[in-house]
Amino acid sequence: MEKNTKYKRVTLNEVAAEAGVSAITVSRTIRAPDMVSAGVRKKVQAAIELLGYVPDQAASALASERTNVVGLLVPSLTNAVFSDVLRGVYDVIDGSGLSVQIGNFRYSPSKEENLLRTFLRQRPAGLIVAGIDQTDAARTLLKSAPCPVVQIMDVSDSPIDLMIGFSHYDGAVEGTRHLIDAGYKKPGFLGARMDPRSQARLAGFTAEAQARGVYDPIRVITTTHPSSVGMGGQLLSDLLAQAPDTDAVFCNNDDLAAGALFEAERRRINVPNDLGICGFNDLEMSRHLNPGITSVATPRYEVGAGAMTLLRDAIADRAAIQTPHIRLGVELIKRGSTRRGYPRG
Amino acid sequence: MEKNTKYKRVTLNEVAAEAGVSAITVSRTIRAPDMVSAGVRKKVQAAIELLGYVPDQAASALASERTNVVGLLVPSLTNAVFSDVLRGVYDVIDGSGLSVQIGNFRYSPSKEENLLRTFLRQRPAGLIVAGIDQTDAARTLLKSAPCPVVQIMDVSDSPIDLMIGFSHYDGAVEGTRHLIDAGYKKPGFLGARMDPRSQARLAGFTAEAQARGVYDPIRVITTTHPSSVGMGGQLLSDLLAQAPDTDAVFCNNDDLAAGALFEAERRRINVPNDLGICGFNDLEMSRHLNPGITSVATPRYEVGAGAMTLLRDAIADRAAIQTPHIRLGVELIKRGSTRRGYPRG
DNA sequence: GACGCTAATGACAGCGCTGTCATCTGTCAA
DNA sequence: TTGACAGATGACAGCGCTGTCATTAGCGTC
Repeated sequence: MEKNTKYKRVTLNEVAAEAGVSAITVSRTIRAPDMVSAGVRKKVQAAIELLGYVPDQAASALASERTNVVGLLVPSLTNAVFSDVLRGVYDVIDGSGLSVQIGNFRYSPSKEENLLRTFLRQRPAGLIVAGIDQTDAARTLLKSAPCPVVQIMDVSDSPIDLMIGFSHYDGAVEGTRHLIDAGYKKPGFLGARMDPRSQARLAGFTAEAQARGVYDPIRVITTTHPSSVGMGGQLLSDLLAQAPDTDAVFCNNDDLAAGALFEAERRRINVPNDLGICGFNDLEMSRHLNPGITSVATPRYEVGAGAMTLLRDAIADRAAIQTPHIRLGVELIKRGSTRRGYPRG
Repeated sequence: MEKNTKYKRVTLNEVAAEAGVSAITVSRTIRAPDMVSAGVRKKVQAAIELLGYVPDQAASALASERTNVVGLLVPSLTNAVFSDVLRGVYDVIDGSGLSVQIGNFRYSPSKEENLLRTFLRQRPAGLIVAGIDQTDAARTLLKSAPCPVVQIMDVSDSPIDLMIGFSHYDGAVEGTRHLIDAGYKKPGFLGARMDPRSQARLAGFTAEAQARGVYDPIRVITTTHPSSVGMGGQLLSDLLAQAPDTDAVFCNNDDLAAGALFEAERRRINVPNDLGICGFNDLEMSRHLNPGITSVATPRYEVGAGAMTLLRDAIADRAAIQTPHIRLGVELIKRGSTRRGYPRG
């Protein structure tokens, strides 16, 4: 089990010699089996098997000027949101011959830029990037990228190339409207991380609350720390400390919402009667809590699957793409946490 | 913004011409700046900047026989467990010049094998694979891989190369022991997915319950469906339907445990007095529930960080690795869900 | 029976970089 | 002044594959 020692790679030429054909024929047998005769194909395949030939991707990429690697740039991997996106991506990519390389830029624009450069070094077949808020440098890199680029998870008027996402602003407006329509008079906002998409949700909350005359900045509690269940409890505590008469919270995401629910539970605050809670994303857990958490369901899986479909098609023929920019809808899922007058549980 | 059109790549030679030096000097300026004089370095860097030169990874890999890509094979990305591992991996890799490529084999051994082949094509600098239960073919591929290999998340007597993990069996034994020591007489087991590591946990539960004389197979409820909070509730329902006198559950993971807790809540079953619940993994959420869920904390971040450290060192010098096989401990975190006699909340 | 045609195969160059060795320059000690 | 030497730079080949031809064989047609 000697590792790291010089490893003799089996080359195309060796396979060719073994099979008694030329190297190019072996190459063709692998890439376009239809172009070689059945007899030769069989011989070559046997030789490949026998020698345990593994094609060299670097050489292939160098000679053909392309790879089958799709770069995927996301700000987080720890986040349930992006795992759903990934699931969609993987479902579509399966069997397409493409493979994904994930870059995790951890909400750092400079890291995003660096990762982008790293990806670009690798002649990617395509690129999927989260968000629409790339730095100018990153935008420039992407604009001149030698491959299709899909921006995901958000919508904008100035896409770099392809785009699929939904409006965080609209989702927040819808959730906030629901809280107000349900009779809550003093809604607050709990937000963590506050990346650009969180900011958009806050803007949506603010706009709707203002339009309905129930906006009060004292009820907006945000932190740049990451989201978590614990943080949800903390933020609710902070909010109640400075505005005890708050009767509802729109939470930036379901983790915060769950944390807020648990904190309310500990404080013996009745949800939904004394405190309404609305989350964002509609994670699996939310429907199973007591009460279930009302949440703005986002099409995360669809974004992932759609992005990969878009990319796959664009790699085949960019010009054939009919709808390069897709705006998906969000859906408010009403549950017990905002259903006033119903007993808890 | 023409995509997919022929893209003119800036080459080393063009940069060299611009800077008035030879190609190899440009190459050295990038890879080993110390070897070129300050004046030349400045000129070259300016030329790189001016032309927007991006090195070609494929050419570099072909010429140097190596890449800086580390392959990471995990069975799931949706799983909070693996996101913690990833966090550890990324923390160590940062600034090491290496980059990660993730393969998600979705608990499918055949997919794992295929991904492995895909990775191997790319001359990876190293490989991290989850689990110890590779197929024979995969094991063979890994054994002869031209790079260090780290198996993670489990321990075994026959490592392929490097290894870092913990014992799922021991963890389950500890959790089960705690339940019995806390006075529960009729403990059950809830398990979903039932991948090899889940099987090990079940084995630990079974062994300990048998040793203490409280084992009853009727209280073991498993499914091959994926784990989720909802599934936890479902499995508890199933368990109580066929063994209503069950007074505790050891759950395969914290999602199931949370689901069981919520289901108990709906059924007005008092946790911990009438039902003790112990989870596995100790996810962030568990400490914030009411009551908090007792759980076997697993060093997921440490596994990721440790694996990457091991790999980084092995890439530098495999022979210098002092402890190629690391067994980490797990820790039982006792919380309200098994603390009998304490009021709920 | 020579011609044109398609299918099958091969020869060759070169993708962009790096390993290796050669060359050149300037410095210092004898 | 000379030789030895280290530091800086360059020339060259070749990594393993694929694109682009060229070549050959096989076959039907008039």
